[in-house]
Amino acid sequence: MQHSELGFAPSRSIFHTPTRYALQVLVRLPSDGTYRLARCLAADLELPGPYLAKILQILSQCGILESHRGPAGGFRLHRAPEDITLKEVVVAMEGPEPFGDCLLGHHGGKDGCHCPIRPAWDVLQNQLTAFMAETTLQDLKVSHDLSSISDEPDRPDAVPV
Amino acid sequence: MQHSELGFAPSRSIFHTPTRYALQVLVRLPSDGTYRLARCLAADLELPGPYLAKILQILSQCGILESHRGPAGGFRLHRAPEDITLKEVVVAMEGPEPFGDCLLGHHGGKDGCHCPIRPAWDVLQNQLTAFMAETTLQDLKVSHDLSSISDEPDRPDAVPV
DNA sequence: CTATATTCGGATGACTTAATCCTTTTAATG
DNA sequence: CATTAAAAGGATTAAGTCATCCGAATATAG
Repeated sequence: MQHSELGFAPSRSIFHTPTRYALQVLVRLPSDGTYRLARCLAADLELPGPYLAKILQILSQCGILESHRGPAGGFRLHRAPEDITLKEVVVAMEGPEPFGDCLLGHHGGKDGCHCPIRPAWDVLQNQLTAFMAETTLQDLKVSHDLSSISDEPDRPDAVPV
Repeated sequence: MQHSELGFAPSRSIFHTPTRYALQVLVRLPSDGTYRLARCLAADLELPGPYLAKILQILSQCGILESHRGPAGGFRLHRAPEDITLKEVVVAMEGPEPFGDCLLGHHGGKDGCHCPIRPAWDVLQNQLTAFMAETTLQDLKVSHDLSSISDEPDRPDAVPV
């Protein structure tokens, strides 16, 4: 099975970049109640700093994270990891229809689309959604015993001479 | 479940635009052996003409379509609709890993990624792939008795006055 | 109350994907 | 053989997503 390029790079995930970043952070965020700096989170996971900051803001507005300004501020989980589902995170980042309403891109809502792939796609979509709804951050953490990100308060970017 | 915007519009499908356009055309292309003009295909489905032309070229190079130049030329299916699978089309347009190798975007191939969602995602991914591999263009046509695109040779864009 | 450290929010820039335009090549027809 | 009609292919533009920058707001500490 050959494939021909049209101009876009191979997609790394069915989710958009902000969603992937969000999940990467949430899965490794410790649940000990301490606030973590956006800057340090980004550094530890090697993600673009200012961009991740914006994503953390969104997660705060959606009630998934809790933010605190000023010195000793930062971000932490707003609820226990077992109370935050994968689905909730994805919906927060991608919107209410994370997989689009139609595989072929037809619009017109649930009813308006007469596309032939629709019935089969709905089945698969429901399986995806169900999986995401029953999987929590805690599940993800435990399943592979993820190491939480480091505890160091801050490294002042060690400017040499 | 609230969701916050970050700058991108709600995705209409998990596939890229060219893939959706390709499927839309293929599903409605008649299998009577006649060549159809890129221009007319685009007009009938209300898709951007020159862009669709490029996509048709790719499908030709992959052996899904057959093209013929000059007058009375155009595009037609290279094989019977029951011999062209959904998977083949998607792979042709999206590359060998249509869903990305990892939900969180980790790279490192099948083994290098220790992401906690991996096992469950692999299961779902296999279901998606299996569905696409066993679904042919013919299945899609029959399931909803799609009307093939019109037979008119060409309309010269009827410039009034 | 001042200084400092952080999130917040808007404006801007860079890069990727979508789409167009124009020239060349190929084939059919008179 | 000239004309015409179509796909093929490259260069260019437009739109969308990703990412950065900077000023404002807010909270802590001295």
